[in-house]
Amino acid sequence: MSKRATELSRDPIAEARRNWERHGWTEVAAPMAAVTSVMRVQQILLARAQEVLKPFRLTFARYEMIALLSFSREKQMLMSKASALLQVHPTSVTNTVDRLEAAGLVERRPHASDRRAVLLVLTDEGRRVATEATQALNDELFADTGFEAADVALVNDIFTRFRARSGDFSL
Amino acid sequence: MSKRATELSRDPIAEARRNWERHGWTEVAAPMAAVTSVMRVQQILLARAQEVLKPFRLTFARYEMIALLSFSREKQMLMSKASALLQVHPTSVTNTVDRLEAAGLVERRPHASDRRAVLLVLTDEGRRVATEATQALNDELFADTGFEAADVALVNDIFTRFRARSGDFSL
DNA sequence: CCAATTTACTTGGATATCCTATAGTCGGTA
DNA sequence: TACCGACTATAGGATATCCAAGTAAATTGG
Repeated sequence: MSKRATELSRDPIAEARRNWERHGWTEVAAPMAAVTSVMRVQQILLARAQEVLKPFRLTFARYEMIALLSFSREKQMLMSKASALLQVHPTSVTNTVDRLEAAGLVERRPHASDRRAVLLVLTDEGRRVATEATQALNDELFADTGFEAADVALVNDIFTRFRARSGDFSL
Repeated sequence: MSKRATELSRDPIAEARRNWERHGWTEVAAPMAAVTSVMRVQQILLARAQEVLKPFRLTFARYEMIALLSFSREKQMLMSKASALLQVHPTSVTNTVDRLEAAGLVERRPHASDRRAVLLVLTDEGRRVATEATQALNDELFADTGFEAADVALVNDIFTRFRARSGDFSL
């Protein structure tokens, strides 16, 4: 997807870690490496997801939005709730919905009793694209992420505890 | 840092995973959750890093650039090499350097023998800011990431193998 | 030795994210 | 009831990232 295909001769994160240790920051060298590798792995996974979604003219942000709607019980949701569930800023939701609406995948509808609120509803086309894009992600990314099975379980466990501790949700 | 402070009553990633399982995608439910949690943990860590760097008028991207320069042996580097080491697109480096140059932290210098190339050099101010910002990140983020010590080791191990398998570097 | 290719960087355009500020609405309280 | 604070969404502005295309220079091949 990107021009960053250059394979390096050595692991730049391992080198950074050695730099930290060389400066005497031995205590924080490992956490520094962990944080940096989370950043890099996210970058790799995001690029792969975007690649899979490209034929559907979806970005990952847009996919997340229509997937959220397609899995919701009533197939509709307040923008404020979508913002909370996707954990993104309200203005980002506005932006994403603008584009999904322009693409004909989502509709904005007024809320029955609260004139401030906006209901998001998937169009038929939106529903179809959400289903197909999810299938593509399952087949082309999630079926073979590059993590070993045991590692998937560890990542889920470690990151769930981390997110809980960061205040993402109450246990 | 952001307005996403809303604590949810339930873990949205766990809910997504249940949705996947409910649809019969049991094989890919766990990897899907793992990929999604990498995205979310990166978002949390990036926000915390940006918060620490805010007093230095640095974004994380700019910090990474001046940190890279400050740890390099000759305190200077080709833009192309910085792009490869930071694993970002050359145009992103151009953008980052424009801003660092405007802030007086970095200088562009012509390469002695290759007139296409641009050498990046830290200014004295850039060197000072890099040192202080690194100290702040060590004290305020890396010293207490929110990962338990054993988890840090696991994350480093799992993600190093993942990155190697993704072609990030040769072992 | 010159043409074709590759490399290094920049420019312009798109998308996503955040923040600040604002308009309109809802609700509790004096 | 009238007001004021809180909530919902949007507009405008900043930053970061990517891609496509362009410029200039170095390298390679015939």
